[in-house]
Amino acid sequence: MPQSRPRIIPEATVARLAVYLRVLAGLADGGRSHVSSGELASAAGVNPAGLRKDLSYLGPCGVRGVGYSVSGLRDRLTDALGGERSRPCVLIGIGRLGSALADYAGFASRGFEFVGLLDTDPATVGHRVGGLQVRPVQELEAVVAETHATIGVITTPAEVAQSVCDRLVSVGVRSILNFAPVALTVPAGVDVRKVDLSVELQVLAFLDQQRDGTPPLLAPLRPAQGVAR
Amino acid sequence: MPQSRPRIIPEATVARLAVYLRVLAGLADGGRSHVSSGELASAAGVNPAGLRKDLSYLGPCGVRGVGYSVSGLRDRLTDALGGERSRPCVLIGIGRLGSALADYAGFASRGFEFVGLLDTDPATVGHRVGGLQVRPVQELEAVVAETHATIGVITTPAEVAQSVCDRLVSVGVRSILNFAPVALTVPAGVDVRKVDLSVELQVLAFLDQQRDGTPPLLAPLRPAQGVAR
DNA sequence: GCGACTTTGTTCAGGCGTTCACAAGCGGTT
DNA sequence: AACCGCTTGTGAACGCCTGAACAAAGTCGC
Repeated sequence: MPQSRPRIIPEATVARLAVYLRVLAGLADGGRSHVSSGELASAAGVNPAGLRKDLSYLGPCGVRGVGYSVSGLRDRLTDALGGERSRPCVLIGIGRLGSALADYAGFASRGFEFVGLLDTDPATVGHRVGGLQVRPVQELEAVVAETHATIGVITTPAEVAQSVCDRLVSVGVRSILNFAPVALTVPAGVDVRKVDLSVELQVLAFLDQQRDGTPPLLAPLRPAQGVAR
Repeated sequence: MPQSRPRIIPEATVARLAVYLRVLAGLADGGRSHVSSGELASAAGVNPAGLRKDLSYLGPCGVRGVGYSVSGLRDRLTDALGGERSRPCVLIGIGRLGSALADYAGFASRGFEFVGLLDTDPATVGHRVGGLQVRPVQELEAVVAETHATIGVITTPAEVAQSVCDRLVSVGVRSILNFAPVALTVPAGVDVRKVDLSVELQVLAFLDQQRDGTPPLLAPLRPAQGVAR
């Protein structure tokens, strides 16, 4: 029964596959030829059984009693995640964060290349950032058309993020990474991932407060304490 | 029955509460006094029923038939997420990303203040970034002690992230936001949140490929195709 | 003052993701 | 050639979160 891969891969698994791939790259550099699921899982910070389940979505790719071939697994993961072909990206909003992303080495090494940087501020337009010249945002459609960019990264202020998003979608960009603190509305068939930095900090603050504050709540020493009202 | 709040709030809910809080701030600036769950949910990009469930963890805070008081709900959310008190943070690794975070306005407006910037590079140490002078990473323990920082943000290269993390934990920091592409190991009682930018892009790339590639996979036209082997 | 409409708060079912535990399979050894 | 230990792959249970339907409750209009 040669059913190739009828299963669908959960998005949470996909995210972890990317992590495994990075760990494998490190192991390959270290000259390792084989890894066990336990070692790989510990390096990636996940449960070994979960890791095996994640990998099983790609079909059997290990050898029982031995483990996984580092190079073999790396190739298979690379393939599953979209191959090695370079993915052209456009970045809109060249502020501090945008500039940092524009020449973040971690992207280029994984096949993501910025082919267009756009901003509204005349003081920013024309500057070189990460080997690329910033162009006025009016040229967004032209840049996407001439570079065939497939991914758009939005690091604009929140107020203009939706309009930038709409323009990206209108010229065929179907993958958007949004750093602006707003919920973008997109038609079906377009994927948006949101990274919200202050939310991350706020969750940490909550957990911190909970650590200090919930012991009294979970195990109230004095029920009749001054919890007025 | 004056049971205060026996329930525990799921982490996913906490993250959304932070989003609601930001939306409410915008509504308050716009002069709105009341909102319905539907409107708030649409602005936050979530389901109305889910929003009401999220808010119900804080106890009843709306008025049936009317909606939620913007200022009242904002105060209650602010309180639930840790109050308005300023949270001192230290940032280790003042590269491009670190610099961008150091003077990201979105943090300060939510009560997160960087009180220490640290780096190893002598060329970076001493520079002013976001109104603060970068200090050598050797002084990490001293900086945490004198500023009483409770949150550590790591934007170093992956290789040194774990050692920086260990040092933060050793001086009492129990909340860590990690941008380095490694899984940090911490003792129980310490919370780590990880932001992995290239994973986000890789997930987008996968979804993009899946959109184009899976139709043949999900609905195989020819089961007996050349799936040799 | 009463009724009807609106909106919240809650309860219920469904799906998804994670975890544990076991059987299958391969290499090395005797 | 057969056995033993090790590791993968998978099946099932558990728990969490999400999405929808219903009841309570308050307000506005008459």
